[in-house]
Amino acid sequence: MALGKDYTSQTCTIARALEIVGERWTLLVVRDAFYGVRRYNDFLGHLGIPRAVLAARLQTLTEAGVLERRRYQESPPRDEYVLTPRGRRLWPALRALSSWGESLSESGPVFVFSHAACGTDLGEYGECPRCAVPVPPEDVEMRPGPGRPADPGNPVNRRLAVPHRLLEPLLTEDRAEDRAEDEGEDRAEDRAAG
Amino acid sequence: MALGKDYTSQTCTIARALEIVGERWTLLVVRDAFYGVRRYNDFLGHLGIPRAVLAARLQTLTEAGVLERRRYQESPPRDEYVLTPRGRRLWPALRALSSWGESLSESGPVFVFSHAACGTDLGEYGECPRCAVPVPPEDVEMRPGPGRPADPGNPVNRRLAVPHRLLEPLLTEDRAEDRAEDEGEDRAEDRAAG
DNA sequence: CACAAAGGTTCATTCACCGAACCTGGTATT
DNA sequence: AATACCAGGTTCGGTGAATGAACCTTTGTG
Repeated sequence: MALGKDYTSQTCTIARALEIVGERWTLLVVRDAFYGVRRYNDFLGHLGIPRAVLAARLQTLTEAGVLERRRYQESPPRDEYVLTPRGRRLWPALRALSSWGESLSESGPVFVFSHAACGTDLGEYGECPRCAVPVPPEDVEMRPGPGRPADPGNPVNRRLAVPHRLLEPLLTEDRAEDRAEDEGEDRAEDRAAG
Repeated sequence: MALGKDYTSQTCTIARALEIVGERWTLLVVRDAFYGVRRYNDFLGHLGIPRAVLAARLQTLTEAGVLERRRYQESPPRDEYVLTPRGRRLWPALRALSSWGESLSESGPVFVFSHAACGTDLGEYGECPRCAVPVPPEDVEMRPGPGRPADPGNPVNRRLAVPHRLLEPLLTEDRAEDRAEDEGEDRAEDRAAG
């Protein structure tokens, strides 16, 4: 942790974890990565983080083996940041923090997460209550919840509002609008059918 | 979060959680509270945190309803800080972070947590693998693990090395030494008998 | 009365965060 | 050929939090 001094006097594994993900913004960057955000400008637009801080966090997380920098087009050369297996193992921690944050407010969850295989909403620990198994992030479906603000605020939020799997890359802007309509209708039918 | 600006642009529940527990040192203070640390000087001695920062964190956590300030003697007036129900609900998040930190190192866990009712070591999510139930912190027993440093370093660490339940107040210094010997023998017998 | 212990507060310094401006390499437009 | 544009950064001055040392207050003890 580059904030002042590090936690060297701490031997505990929580301190070791916080050395990597304990800095300001870092866990929000990782959260966005789970949500499917991969590109510098999308992180920037969604988080409202200073550019220099974002660059520093992405580098730190990459060096720590949480994110991997990957070329997705050659000309012009462009890289994206995706979660490594080590990074994906942070999902339970994020899920637990999210549950706790949810318990603080009355407006309900901003996003709802469900087990893609059976459609059941996840429990507090990221487990599927029906299947009684911990659900890996690849099998988690996210969709907007009741606590979602009326105004998406920024384009990335609008793209996130399209139901999708965790880790699945965010749709491009135009496709997102298409799918937002489609999925809205699908959902309405699902509800009617159930 | 008082570090610079807050995460107001973030509507997500993770951001809401981090507004409270996302500052430097805060989660380590909460962790210590789970371990049984309650007093200013014990936090100070265990964390190596600057006094002013500790005072600020304790106040913030108290105002946020995570800790409760409680008078434990009248003359001289002395207060201790204990986790509220809201604070205790942070256990899954800490457990998940701890598991992740553990997965980063080869030396093994610094502390091992087990389900007091059956003695089984907790799973990654803080659940009991044998009983297949999430274990509330009151029912978690902690003891030193293989990753524990040879030198306790400070008196509080020595007291933490005595196996005990989470949330159970730390023993006073002299009693800790007594129990450390007792428990050491008990453990040796347990091992031999098992 | 001197001294210690618990639980702080005050203070100067350092350092990370902030936001705005600027830079770089490549593509698209006129 | 010149210009604009885009993604993805770096640079920079100003601000505010973290740091560690010193100091303070209240009470109890030798």
